[in-house]
Amino acid sequence: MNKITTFEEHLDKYHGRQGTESRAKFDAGSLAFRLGVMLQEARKEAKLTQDELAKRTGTKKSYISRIENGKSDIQLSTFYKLIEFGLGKSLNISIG
Amino acid sequence: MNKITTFEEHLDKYHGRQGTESRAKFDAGSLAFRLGVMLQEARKEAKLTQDELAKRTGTKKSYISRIENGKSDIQLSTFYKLIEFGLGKSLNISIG
DNA sequence: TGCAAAGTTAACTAAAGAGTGAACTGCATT
DNA sequence: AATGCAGTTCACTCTTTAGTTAACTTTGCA
Repeated sequence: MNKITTFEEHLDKYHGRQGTESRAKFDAGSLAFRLGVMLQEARKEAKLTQDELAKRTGTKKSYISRIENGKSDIQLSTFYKLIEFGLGKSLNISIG
Repeated sequence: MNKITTFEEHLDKYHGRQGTESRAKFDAGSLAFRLGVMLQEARKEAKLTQDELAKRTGTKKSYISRIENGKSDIQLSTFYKLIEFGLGKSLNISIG
């Protein structure tokens, strides 16, 4: 179904980039937004509501909504918790 | 030189894991530590000192040290800034 | 050995995330 | 129309990161 799950694909989708030449200029707000979209896609793929994901990770649906809409920067541990504990998926991070 | 750069490799290196069966039990402290090691490896590969990385990203070497040693959880934007702006490398995040 | 560079730790402040409850919107379905 | 479900937004508190200074330790080398 051609689902978008990687950082690079999001860069292309939301900024129309090609290649890597101008990566450095993206700001934190844009970063939070892209990660939020990634989370939302993964949640929908897991067929969970925001409320279900919230309950699984010990938080509230209002907070999940905020993250998915990129309303705030988030801790790495928070993102990790939502993906791994909440969705049962794995968060892959690497430096290239 | 067999450098470790991915999350999964760190899980194996520091926790002796094989496969993915027990990923969920790792806590935030452990996560911060592993990310810190990844950052340090990437920084050394870029042949930069903590002080140089700090200056490039508008912070202090004391803060870089704290992150590399996993002393605190960090924002995704902070990690991104250090990797992309500071080291000129790319931070890859995906959900598997 | 002694010096300088590199790295660590503690203490502090300001800013922001994490967590929460409540009210609100939009959308189906009956 | 009315009910219920999913999601959003606001307001608020509490906790923590980000940023900084200064002092200390470790490392590498002349």
